[in-house]
Amino acid sequence: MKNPETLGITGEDAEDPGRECMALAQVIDRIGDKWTVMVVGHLSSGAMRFNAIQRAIPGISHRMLTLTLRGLQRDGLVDRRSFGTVPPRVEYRLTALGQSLCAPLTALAAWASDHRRDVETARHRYDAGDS
Amino acid sequence: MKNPETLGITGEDAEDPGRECMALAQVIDRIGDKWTVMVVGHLSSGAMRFNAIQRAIPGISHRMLTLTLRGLQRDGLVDRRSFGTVPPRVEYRLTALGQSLCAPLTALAAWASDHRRDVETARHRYDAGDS
DNA sequence: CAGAATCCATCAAGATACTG
DNA sequence: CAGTATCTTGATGGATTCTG
Repeated sequence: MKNPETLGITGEDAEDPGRECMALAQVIDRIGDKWTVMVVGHLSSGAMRFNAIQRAIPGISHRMLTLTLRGLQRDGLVDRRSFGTVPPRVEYRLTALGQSLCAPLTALAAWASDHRRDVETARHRYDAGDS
Repeated sequence: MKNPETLGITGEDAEDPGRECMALAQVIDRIGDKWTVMVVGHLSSGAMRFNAIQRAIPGISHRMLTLTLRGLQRDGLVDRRSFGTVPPRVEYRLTALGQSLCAPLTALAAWASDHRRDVETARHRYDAGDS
């Protein structure tokens, strides 16, 4: 007798709430880190070169950008296009699959900006020791 | 001249794509781990006791469940209700804020199940060395 | 049952330097 | 410019033990 507002996360019968959770957990494990979502976010407005991305994302190290892009590329979310020039020129862009991920991510970003305050105040109250 | 499909992640003018990305990155940093999303997912169908949650989530350690719940509680997403009985009985449930997070998470879960195959095949192709 | 505390292995990520 | 390789450290998470 779950209330209708409990969200469809539990699937059709709510007999196995873990089902959808597992699927979600899998995605989160791959795209659920700071750098990955930031890279996807920036690429959502068009193709970018390696150093352009790095400049756009404050604090990301050379190495982490490489690894993040590699992971996204592996999962088919990002397409790497290398022009055979010298000095090298490599562009990264979202694939169709990558673009399709932007919609849910945008929803999450919207939630973030809508509730940022709520979370902050909750945290302050918690930290204030108000059990 | 971004194409309209590039998603609103960039905000109104696309002048600062990093803006929304930062917000998203912040949320991801807090809820973007396996255990957190699984706990939220399970609590979305109602209140649960500590051990019930642990049983529901295969592989989570006692310790990690504690930490995860503590974090969610701190952020105001989960409400901890302790009955003063002995042996102790503690129930966790989503707050209104926590419930509001379920919608975007569900969207992500939907994307996950829709594109799980695509990601897997992309990965196999990548691992096959097909540059 | 719920949870705090300690210990410990592992891994992720930064810094740095080198290559094509 | 784009990418690789190596090193080192600090955080993370698991196992275990103890308490109210």
